[in-house]
Amino acid sequence: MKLEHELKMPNFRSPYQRASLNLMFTGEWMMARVDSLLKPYDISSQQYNVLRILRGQQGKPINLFAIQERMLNRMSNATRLVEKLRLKGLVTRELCEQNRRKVEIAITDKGMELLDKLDPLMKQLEEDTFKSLSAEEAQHLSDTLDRVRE
Amino acid sequence: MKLEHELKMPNFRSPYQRASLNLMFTGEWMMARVDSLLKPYDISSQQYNVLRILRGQQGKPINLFAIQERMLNRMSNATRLVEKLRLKGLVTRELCEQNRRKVEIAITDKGMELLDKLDPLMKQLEEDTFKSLSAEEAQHLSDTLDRVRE
DNA sequence: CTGAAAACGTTGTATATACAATTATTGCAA
DNA sequence: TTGCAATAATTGTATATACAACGTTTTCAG
Repeated sequence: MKLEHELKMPNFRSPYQRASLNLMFTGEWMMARVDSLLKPYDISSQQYNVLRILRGQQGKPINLFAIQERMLNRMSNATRLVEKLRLKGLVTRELCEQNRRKVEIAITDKGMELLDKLDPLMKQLEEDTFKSLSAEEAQHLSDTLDRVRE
Repeated sequence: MKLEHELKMPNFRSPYQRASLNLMFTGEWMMARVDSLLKPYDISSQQYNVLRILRGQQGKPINLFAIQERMLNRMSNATRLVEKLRLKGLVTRELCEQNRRKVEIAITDKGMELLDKLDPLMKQLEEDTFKSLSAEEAQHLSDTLDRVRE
């Protein structure tokens, strides 16, 4: 739906203002879709994202700083996010013996099972979301967003 | 910068996954830029957005429900957001006599002055953000985002 | 009329976020 | 070797967000 209609704004100051508002609005919209898919499984999109990062490590643990670097929202608090996942039994935390400043986080079997269960749902959501775009158009959208962030 | 590099993910499952993460990431990124521009003026991007909505009314007051409909993030709480703006003297609140369920909100002179001061900064930010896109490309990006949201 | 439903806003609560301050550990220059 | 800077994580706090529950006021069917 056109942003003009969505926000009930008859017109924008410039195509740049329109793009700027559209980026923020559509980002929130996407995040809300993901959150609502995850809701029945009791994790937020940020928590899901951290699990995905840990799975990407194929078993190698990773410290909190590195998790933060890979998060969609850098400002959120990796310590507290991971602690919540630990309480749910989805990750483990261990002090790194080589460098005792670090804490190593790894995904548990239970965490892996949850991700495996969520994979097809997330894939479906992505396909639904971009159903009106071809793979090339989706790729081009990403390339444009990459250019926007320099 | 390429999302692969930004999130340190060597590859994505599909162009749709890439686009989905990119949308959420770039939306957050844009919001953070706006927030950091507004920070010295002590308002959040949501609060700014509400002021912009009120200015768009050219003096006509508008009720809380209509504000909520026009917000970038519908889930945030219009009552409390507006109350914060009122405490700063940027908006007024008045019970609607015709329909006492409604509360009419309007921007004050002080609110207008703030927006006037912020206008050139926001315009500059938008131009900086999209400096690598032509007006046509920015327009096309918006059109694509509109299509994604159906 | 009258009572149920709808419209509009407020409040409560748990959780998340932004950001600064603090602690602990390590590396390294003088 | 010592002590300062850098690295890594934790904690504190104020504010924001998501969502549900509640309270008024209005509307409208019967």
